[in-house]
Formats: sequence, structure tokens, C-alpha cells
Amino acid sequence: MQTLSTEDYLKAIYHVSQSSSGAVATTSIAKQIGAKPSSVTDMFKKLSDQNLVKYQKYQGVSLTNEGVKTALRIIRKHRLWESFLVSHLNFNWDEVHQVAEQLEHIQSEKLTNELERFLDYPTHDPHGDPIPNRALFMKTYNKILLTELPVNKEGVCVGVRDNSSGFLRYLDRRQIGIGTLLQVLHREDFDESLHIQAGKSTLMITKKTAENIYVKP
Amino acid sequence: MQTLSTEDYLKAIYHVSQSSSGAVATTSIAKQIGAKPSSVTDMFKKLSDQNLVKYQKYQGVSLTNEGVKTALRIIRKHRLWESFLVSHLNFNWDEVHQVAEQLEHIQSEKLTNELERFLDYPTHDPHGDPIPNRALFMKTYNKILLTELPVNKEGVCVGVRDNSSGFLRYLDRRQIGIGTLLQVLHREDFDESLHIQAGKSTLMITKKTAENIYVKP
DNA sequence: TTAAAAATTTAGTCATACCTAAATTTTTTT
DNA sequence: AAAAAAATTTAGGTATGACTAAATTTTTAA
Ligand SMILES: [Mn+2]
Ligand SMILES: [Mn+2]
Ligand SMILES: [Mn+2]
Ligand SMILES: [Mn+2]
Repeated sequence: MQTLSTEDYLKAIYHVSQSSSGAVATTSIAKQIGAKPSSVTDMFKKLSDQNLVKYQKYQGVSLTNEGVKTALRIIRKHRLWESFLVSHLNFNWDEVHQVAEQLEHIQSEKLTNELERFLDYPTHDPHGDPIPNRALFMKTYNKILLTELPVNKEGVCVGVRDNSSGFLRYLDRRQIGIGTLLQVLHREDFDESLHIQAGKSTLMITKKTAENIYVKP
Repeated sequence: MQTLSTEDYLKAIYHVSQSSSGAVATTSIAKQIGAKPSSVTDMFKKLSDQNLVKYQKYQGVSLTNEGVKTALRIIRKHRLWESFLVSHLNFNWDEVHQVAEQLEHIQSEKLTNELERFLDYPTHDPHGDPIPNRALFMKTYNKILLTELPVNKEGVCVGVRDNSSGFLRYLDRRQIGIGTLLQVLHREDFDESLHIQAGKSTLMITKKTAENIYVKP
């Protein structure tokens, strides 16, 4: 049985390892967790003792099979709770993260599975991220960044790369959300900004915004 | 902001102080929490430093106003979560305690208040215990033990004194639950057992059982 | 290919929340 | 009113999970 802290580390290692190749570096986890590198080293040793990561001094860590499973169990709970908060408790998608960060540590298989049933087996959370099922399997569809969508081709917004409250509220104001139909009308060479069609309105967004929005063509 | 541990202590102190008069003794909390008396003394000092209890060496503790409020906030969350687990997640009333013991520590006022709204402002939890409202006020009706119900007078089961899984499942088997109409048909002098009418069936229960059932006449 | 910079680990602390064993205080019994 | 028993506190210790400062290793740059 894991502590709250080891669970957060495993999750952080999983996330970092998804978005980069090779072993996960001490500093990257320190940034993610908000702790000093020396504290991360301590934890790497503990996780290694429990066979949840493979750790070589100065070379970073990689999750073992057991480590991946543990991480996915936490992610499953995190995303189910986020879904619940949005669908039944009037939370906006930018408010759920902090609370789900706590709820993901509640230990009760029955609770998790009943919550999943109550929500009718959702496949994606409010941010468009896939929810691992009971067997910890999640289907990911091939999504691309809005910057990579060819001009005039339509795509549906299926996710965001930046989950920060600031970005999510910005999208709210622009009326862009999961499911919004998007189309790049024009790509401005000068500053790489995009004129897009978002639902029924046309608007201009910067490159920085576009590269934080995932679409399915 | 409290830690998980201090919250459990405050709750324990509140519960013990409700069921006995005067200051709360070290040993009683040690039993409730499942820790050694020396650990309890340590915690009493910490709580006293935070002005959540009044503590006099060798004389036990009593909650301050702030301590009572903190305890009631935890109890409010505990009972709301228990209600949710039973009403929406197919938990039986004997299974909820252990999970609510964890959920009660989640920190989010919005979560608590939205959960309360979602459950339609319940006044009592699955065990018949009153749920403090947002202002931490709870209405308690005057209930008596089944042992004190006069023979042939009807009463409704409104609570239990023993919340253990064993007792609750025993009541399930006897088809006694919150809301069940009860009537004492005969009081056996010899062994103090009771013949009772419970809903549509008549059955015999021991004194020990009867003194763990609350009824409203 | 050495020197500088960056990353990482080690050594030594600290706070929380437990514990055991011993000392002290209070309560009960004789 | 002592003596014995029970309750409580103190002293000293452990594990977790964080920290700072210093040492070491790896990477990058001159
Ligand atoms: Mn977390
Ligand atoms: Mn999410
Ligand atoms: Mn608890
Ligand atoms: Mn209850």
C-alpha cells in the first residue's frame, strides 16, 4: 500500500515519461512535484526499494510494470473524480484539478468502480484525457495539435496540452471547449497567428494557444 | 489548516465529549483513535498550542469554540459522504464508515456544499445521525433507546448506538433499519430479552441489542 | 581535452506522528 | 492516611518526507 506522497511521485514519473523518451530525470520530477532535487533523490531510492521504478544513480528512473500499474490506478481515480465534479457538482473544468489531486488518493476499489458505473463508464475526463478502465486499459485516438491541422480542414477539439486554470478560462471566454468544431481559415506567416473558425464564430489565436489545443481531424 | 491526524483527534474528542460529561480523558481518546496514551498526550499539546482544546496536565481536554467548529466541519463531511455512498454508489450502511473516514479530510468548501446540494440537503446520514448544515447547525430530535420504549407503544427506528459492521449486518438480517416501525410486545423478566414487532414480523432480541437501537416514540 | 556549468547525490536538520520504558500524578482501596 | 493501582506524562527513539549546504558526477563549452 502506497502513501499519498509515493502515489504523487509515481504519477509524475508516468506523465513525464509519456512526454519524453528515455529515463526520467530528477529535475523534471522536482519541477512537477514542487520539491527540491535532493528530496526527489530520496524518493527515487524509496520507490526503487519497492520495485516500482528502476533507478541508476545520476541516470534517472523508469517505471517498472508494477509502477506503471500503480500510476494508472491513480490516474484512473483522478480522471473519474474530475468527471464527477464537472458532471454532477457544477465544477468548471478549470476548478477540478486541485480537488481531484486529493480525491485520487482515496483507497477503496469498490468506490472507484461504483463511481465509474454511476458516471456510466466515461472514456475521457473533462480535459479530454482518456480514463483507464478497470483493467487499466485506455484507448487513445490519434490527435494532433491545432498547429498541425492543414488549412481549411475541419477538426474537433478533443483535448488540451496546458491544463492550467488560466488557459482553460481563456478558452472558455473564446467559447472553445472539448467537442468544438475547429477549422484553420488562414495561417499568418508574419507572426504565425491563426484565423480560425470555432463553432459559429471566427477568431484569431496565437501560435502559443494553437499548440496547446488537440484536435481530431 | 489542519492535518489529517489533528482532524481525527478533534472528531474523537467531540464524540467522546458528547457521550460523557466533563473533560475528555487521555485514555478514552487513545482507545478511540487506536494510539498509545503517550501519543495522545503529544497531540493534546499540539491542539492546545493551536487553541483548539483547553488542556490541563493530568486533567484531560475540552474543545474550544474553534475546536468544536472544526470537529463539526469534519463530521459534516463524513456524514454527507456516507449518505452519498449509500444513496448513489450502492454501498450498504455497514461499508461506508472506512471510506468516509478518508473522504472527510478532503479540503474544498465548494465540494462539500455542492455535494450537499446534489444530495438535496439531507438532514441525517445512513445511520440516523444528524448532518450539520452549512452553518454547522444540526437538529436532533429526542430519541430514546428501545429498552426505554414502554410496552405496546410504537416507535420508529431512528438510529443506532453501535455502528460496527457486525451489529449493522445483524440488523439487516433481522430486517431492522432506519425507519422500521418497532413495538415492544413483551419484556421477559428472566433474561431481559424483548419480544418485538419489527415491520411485519415478530422476533426476539436481547437486551444488548435493544440498548443499541434508538427509537422515536 | 580540459575547464566551467549543470545536474545529481550525500550529509546533516527539522517537523509530524507514532512508539516503548520510566517517572510522575491522581485515584482507589485498604 | 498510607499503600496500591490506574492514569498520565516525560524522555528518548523510529520512519516519513521535506529542507539546505556541500560534495560528486555528468554534460556542455571553450
Ligand atoms: Mn495527489
Ligand atoms: Mn484531467
Ligand atoms: Mn478520518
Ligand atoms: Mn454515520
